[in-house]
Amino acid sequence: MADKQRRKPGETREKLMSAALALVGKGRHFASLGIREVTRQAGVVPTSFYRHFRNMDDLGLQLVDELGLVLRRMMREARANVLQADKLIDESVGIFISHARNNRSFFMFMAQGLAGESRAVQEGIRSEMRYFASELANDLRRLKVADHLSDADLDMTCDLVVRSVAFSLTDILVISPEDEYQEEQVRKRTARFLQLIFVGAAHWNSRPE
Amino acid sequence: MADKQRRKPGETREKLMSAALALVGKGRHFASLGIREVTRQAGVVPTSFYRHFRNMDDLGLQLVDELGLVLRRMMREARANVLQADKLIDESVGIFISHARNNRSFFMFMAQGLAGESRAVQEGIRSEMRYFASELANDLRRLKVADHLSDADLDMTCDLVVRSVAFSLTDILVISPEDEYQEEQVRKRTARFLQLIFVGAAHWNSRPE
DNA sequence: TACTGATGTGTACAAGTGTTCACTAATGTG
DNA sequence: CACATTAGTGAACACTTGTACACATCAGTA
Repeated sequence: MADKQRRKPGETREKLMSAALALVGKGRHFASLGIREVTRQAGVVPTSFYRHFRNMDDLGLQLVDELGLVLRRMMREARANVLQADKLIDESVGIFISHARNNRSFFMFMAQGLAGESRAVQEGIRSEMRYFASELANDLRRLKVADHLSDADLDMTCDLVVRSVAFSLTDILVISPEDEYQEEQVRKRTARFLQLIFVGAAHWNSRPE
Repeated sequence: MADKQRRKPGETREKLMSAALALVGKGRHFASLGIREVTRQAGVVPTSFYRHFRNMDDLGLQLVDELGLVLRRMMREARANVLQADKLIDESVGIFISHARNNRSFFMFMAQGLAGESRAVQEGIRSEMRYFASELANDLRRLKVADHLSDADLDMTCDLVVRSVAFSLTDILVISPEDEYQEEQVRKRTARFLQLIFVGAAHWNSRPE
């Protein structure tokens, strides 16, 4: 009666990861999810879980990898759309927020994982953020903005930028996805944060340590 | 045999809250704690839980209140010790980090709660942060630094400062409490973030929106 | 074709879960 | 002192949980 075989290789694996993500998207915290709960949501028998993951932490780690792909896609889109340097901040923040809206569960998972239960997941997400910050620094170097900054200072600036944007996640994710007014407020505030940071960076030489 | 009566009123209540906090301090996530687990850690029978809390979310909310007290104590200490404005940042960051060390579990709970499961806890912590930021703005007004900033811009600056410091929590809490070198690194980095922000604020008028 | 490995299913079990209930003892109030 | 309130206890409930085992089915390969 019911197909006992997979349609495609890794199909169940994806179903399980999507199921966990869906539960997170519904407001649950990843740390509170159980194997049975996830398999139930995925429409799969509990035993199947072990065919793909050793435990929930393992699943979390693989979610981090997928999160990395999402972030890279976002970065690529930003690079393609942000052409003139003067609109850099507004455009980038806009892209970030639209991605956060379209991949709500992923970004919720990211926000949770930063202070999550699994040390490995935590480190994975922090590593993604570091990578993101260093890529941002490279882009800024290429664009020749902030040429007066030393490499270390530029890295620090980008680190702060990425952190500020990441913190905005907690703003976006508490407002309902349809509340466009609130979303616009967050967008504006985040952009002003970044402007403030870049103004600081522009005058940073005046306070060289 | 065993005392069936409380020694002091609210003793068990405190034991339960401390127990939850202790588990969080051991690396567990608050969202994954169960009633039985907490009562076990507190050395109390499960039924006792309901004498003081309706559920775990309720306990979380009351922890937020206590967290508020911790933060206020920290603020008071900062106000007492930060006298000359030129050492403001370094001293404040130092006080923050020493408090984070001495109340590790509390700050872990805070970091977790920002993206936690309970909407109420989340909102409670965000509210504490807002309060903290507005108090900081008042202090800066009193100190007459940043007189050129409008009220709104000063509020924004302080908001960003508080966020940046809060994000540093995720740095502090992953390093082991004894690792003084790493702690020093975080201290320095956080201080430089704030310096960068204040340099930005100092020149903010040059980009009035 | 026969074998092997990967992926799926159903059953089972011991342990842990939240919550209710009836009971007991100390405390504060009239 | 009598009495209502509060805060503690233990036993019991109906579920849920993680995990193990035996088995079934397909894909690929020799």
